[in-house]
Amino acid sequence: MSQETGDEDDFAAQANLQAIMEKRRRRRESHNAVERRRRDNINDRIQELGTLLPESMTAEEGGVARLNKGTILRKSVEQIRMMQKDLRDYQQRVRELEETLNQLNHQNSSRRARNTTTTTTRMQQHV
Amino acid sequence: MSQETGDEDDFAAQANLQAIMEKRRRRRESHNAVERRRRDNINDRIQELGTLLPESMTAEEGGVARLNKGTILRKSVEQIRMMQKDLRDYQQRVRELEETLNQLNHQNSSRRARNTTTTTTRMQQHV
DNA sequence: GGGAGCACATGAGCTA
DNA sequence: TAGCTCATGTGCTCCC
Repeated sequence: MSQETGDEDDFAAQANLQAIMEKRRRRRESHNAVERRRRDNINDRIQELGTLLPESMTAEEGGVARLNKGTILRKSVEQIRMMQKDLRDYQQRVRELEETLNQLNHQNSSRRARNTTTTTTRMQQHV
Repeated sequence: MSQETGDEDDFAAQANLQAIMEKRRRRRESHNAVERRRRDNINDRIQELGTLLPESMTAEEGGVARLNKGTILRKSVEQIRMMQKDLRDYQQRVRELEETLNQLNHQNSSRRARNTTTTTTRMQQHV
């Protein structure tokens, strides 16, 4: 083997290696960027959840509430559970009131025009 | 300087290095464990939020809903906003119904005993 | 000095 | 193969 051939091989191998490394670097950086966008999205959502928390939850006794990711998520779970219960209670209360109203209207229907709506409330149920 | 002194210094330096490395390794592993616990906690909360989503949100048209962290958090924000609106609507509806009932009771109060409660509903407001 | 929270880069795994 | 999500380890920064 001549020395020249060896050098050529070396050059070729070197160039090949450089190309591979370049490609790898490109892919790595692209991957990093995508991953960062994903992280930012998740963090933004968590932060948004934090802004949706009621005062009663964000206010900690003594001073400023420490709103790290864990507590934001924990309180959000708690809040959703409470709101679900509140919605059920309201729904029940509305049912009772409508029932009473219907009975009253029925009693008065003999000689008096209906003066209130008797429609049954049907609201969204985002529970 | 004697050779013995040099060796002793080497040994001492070596031992010192080992101790430092050991300490560093310990701290690193401890930190890793703590960090893993923190991550697990956050992930568990997100997963819990996922289970609290209503069917209408988890069911995607066409097939299985892809519930990755981002979508869980996005839908949770959406859900909380909807529930807050629903709660306001219910509150308003209850107010209206109670108002109507009070008026009716007043009209009939001349010769008829009150047959319904006139108490005003005051429910929790976890918004 | 040590614990807690966070952002980051990176490799592994899944799906079109 | 390319793109996306995820878990992990690690360094940095506060705060005790």
